[in-house]
Amino acid sequence: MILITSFFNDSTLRIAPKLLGKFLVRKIGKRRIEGIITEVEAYVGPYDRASHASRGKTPRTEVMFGKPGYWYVYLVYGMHHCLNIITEREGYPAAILIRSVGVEADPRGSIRGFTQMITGPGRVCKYFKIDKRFNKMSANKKSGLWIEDRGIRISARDIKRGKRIGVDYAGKWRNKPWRFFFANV
DNA sequence: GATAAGATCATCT
DNA sequence: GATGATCTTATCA
Repeated sequence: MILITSFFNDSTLRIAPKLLGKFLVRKIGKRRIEGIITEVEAYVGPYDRASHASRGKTPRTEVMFGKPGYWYVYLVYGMHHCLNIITEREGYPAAILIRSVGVEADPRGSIRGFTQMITGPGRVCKYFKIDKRFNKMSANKKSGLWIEDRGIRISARDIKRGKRIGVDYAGKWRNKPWRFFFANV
């Protein structure tokens, strides 16, 4: 079942842990690239200094202020693309960064058993062949990049929280426990 | 564990 | 002109 706009039109911090165990799917012609989402980070609202949106609406960040269920893709450090899904109502800037994905195995209803982990947002984009072409596109079959729920049940025990990575400049926002990930997968 | 440097460029000031 | 939602490698503790 493909996750649609209504799934993303909700509190970012409520959605973020729910994305764990969902599948990121990329279709290129007849080929599919897919993997189970194992780590995400939430960037929430106009005041979160770790979020690009805290500097106000600019040509780059306007997609964060737009409709939920769209992709926000940008280049950091001159070499890595990062993939985010826009959340919350139009006008409120928020997104979830997809940091890690498990691939190369059929989980058969489990979050374990993957033979390869793609760790880090830069590597996720490289593996899924994602670049700025997807920026401002919607997450559905038409764009060729979407998120699916395959009915894997996630136990609250499997979900860990921690501070976000690489945002030490963000003042009091730096320690917000808005990173969600699976432990021991 | 913590901290740092280098690669390399779109974005913002 | 400065900087970063990264990644790798290195050094210190």
